[in-house]
Amino acid sequence: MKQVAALAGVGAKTVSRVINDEPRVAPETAARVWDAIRALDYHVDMRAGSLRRAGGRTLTLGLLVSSVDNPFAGEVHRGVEDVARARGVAVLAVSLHEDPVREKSAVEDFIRRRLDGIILSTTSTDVSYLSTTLIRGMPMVFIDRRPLGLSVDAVTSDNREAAALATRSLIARGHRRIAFLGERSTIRTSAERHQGFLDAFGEAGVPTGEATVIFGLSSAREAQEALGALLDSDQPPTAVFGGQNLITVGALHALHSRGMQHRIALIGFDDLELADLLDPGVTVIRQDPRKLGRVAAERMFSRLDGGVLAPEHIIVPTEFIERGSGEILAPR
Amino acid sequence: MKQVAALAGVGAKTVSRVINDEPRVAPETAARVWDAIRALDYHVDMRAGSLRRAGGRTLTLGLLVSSVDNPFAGEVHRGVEDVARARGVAVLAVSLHEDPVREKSAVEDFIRRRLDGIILSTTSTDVSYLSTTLIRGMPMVFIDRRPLGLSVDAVTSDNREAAALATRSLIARGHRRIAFLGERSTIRTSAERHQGFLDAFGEAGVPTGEATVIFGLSSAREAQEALGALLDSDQPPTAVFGGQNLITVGALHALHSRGMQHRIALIGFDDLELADLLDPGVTVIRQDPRKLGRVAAERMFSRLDGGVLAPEHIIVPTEFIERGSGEILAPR
DNA sequence: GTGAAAGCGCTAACAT
DNA sequence: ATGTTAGCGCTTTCAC
Repeated sequence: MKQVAALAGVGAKTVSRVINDEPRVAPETAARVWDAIRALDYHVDMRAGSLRRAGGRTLTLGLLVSSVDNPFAGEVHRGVEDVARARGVAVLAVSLHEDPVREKSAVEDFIRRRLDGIILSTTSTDVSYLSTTLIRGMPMVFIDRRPLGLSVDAVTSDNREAAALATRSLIARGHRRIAFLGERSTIRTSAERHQGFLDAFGEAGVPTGEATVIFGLSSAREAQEALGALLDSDQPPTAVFGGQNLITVGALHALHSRGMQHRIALIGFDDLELADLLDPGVTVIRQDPRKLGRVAAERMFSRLDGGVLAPEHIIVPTEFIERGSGEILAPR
Repeated sequence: MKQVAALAGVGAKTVSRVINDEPRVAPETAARVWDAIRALDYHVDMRAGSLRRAGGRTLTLGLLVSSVDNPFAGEVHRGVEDVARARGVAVLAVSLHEDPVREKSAVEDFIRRRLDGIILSTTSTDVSYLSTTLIRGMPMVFIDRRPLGLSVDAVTSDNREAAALATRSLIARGHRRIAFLGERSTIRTSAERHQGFLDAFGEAGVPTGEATVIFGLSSAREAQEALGALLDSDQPPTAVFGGQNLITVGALHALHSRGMQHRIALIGFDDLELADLLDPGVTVIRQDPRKLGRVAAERMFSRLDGGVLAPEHIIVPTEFIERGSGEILAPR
């Protein structure tokens, strides 16, 4: 910057004014400065700017997701990015792989980088460690999973109701031996979907005794093996509820590899690419992850724009898409 | 930091030493400093550190991909992240949506942020604007697509050979009216795969007159419509080559919606989730995007570690997976 | 309309 | 083993 100033024959402050197009610069001075900038191929150093500037914005948002290669997370990321990009803000995404230790260290890294805010899908049961972060003034918006015991902004799907709706439809088709396949039960969405699953039994006055609930599945392969064992048992389920995208993929593999996809009902949480082309088509509860991301980012910017807002829980509706696999009747 | 120093009764530099655990600090002094750090919930400001420190590393890598919600890009991102994370480096991913203007402005943003290096899948035909970036000393590794006219590191698949192999297998099964569906022909991978497609005809001594080549498809929907029009024409193709993951998805929809999936052969570039569960299974050329990301990141760190390396083109092999759709014979 | 001085929070270089 | 001074590249403040 000093070089640019020297070449243009002005002071450093004038270069700064030109770059940030502040008013009160003579047009011809500005032109000379631009010439020098081009001649020297100069680009401001944002680190220095954000260090000195009041407010100290880094124009960067942190995003914590399960994994950047999970399609659900990819869509969320896209939604956040679309909104952030329009404001010249970049997104630093980090994969947690459902590890609370990584979560904590990622948040600390974000603090050291002085990011403007954090959008996170927490994997921890106890997020109390975040309260100090909040106090430090770093805005946070939770996405997909609402934390327990912290009054904060959250943008989620209507997990419990959607799971209840799907389960109700299975029960109405005569299913009782329904297998619920979920992630760790400490993951909020997993617990809520399970709760919805139970709700449907309760409403219908059907005992849950014949249902099987499996938690702790963290990959398609694990889900495939878990369901495979059930299917090969004496009392295989007549219907399956896939608690999340990867789990449903695993369940599909277990069913298809046994040729059971037309006999055993399946409903999955999250839509899947090509789900409509399988035979039978896969019935799903479709979330709108991109919208979750967009809404969370918008909320974040409302806060950053200085709104003093009470914490809010925003719910993005899901869609129940019947394609065939969920409409298979229980054998009588 | 000053507050921490005051509370611990030491100078600022000592706090700095403790944080960066430099040697020559008395254990008990360090303990006092740590106590103060915890008491004040202090976290260093990386911006200031990287501004002052020799070398000025920001511990951040830039990643330019087609779109963060594309599964291929997600896998690449994951590969880069895995390697970067092990070194405490974060990844700033930006979606280009195949727009050269965005590419240029994203690179400029990366320069302003003083990122340590850029891993990019370029969408531009002319990357000469990057030569000044290189001169500024920002290391770059190209991934997936090798740029023309710039001698740089690149990590790609063996696009041409893989496409030739697949096309050869279609020709051997009697197909002549093969439809090649690709992205814009200015995208390097698209051009290379097309070249491989032509190579196979050449080797076999088969004229390409009956083949149809369509470029410029940029979404599954566009691919579906383009193939749909071909299928509904007088001379529909007997086989289809899907030039990329989204295109293959669109092609599958076009075929299945017409019930033609068992009559018309299909081979896709890129594997798809659930491709093995469709009927027929989808034959694909599987790239290893995560490995592309890992290798590119490793190359990047070799440069950052000070290696003075000649630009290299690293090729990650693909795998031809026959699942049924590609083995359909041409009608005689 | 422009520039000089001070300082953002940290670390390099040199004390001691 | 620790502290002091200077300065990274910018923007704020204030003077002209």
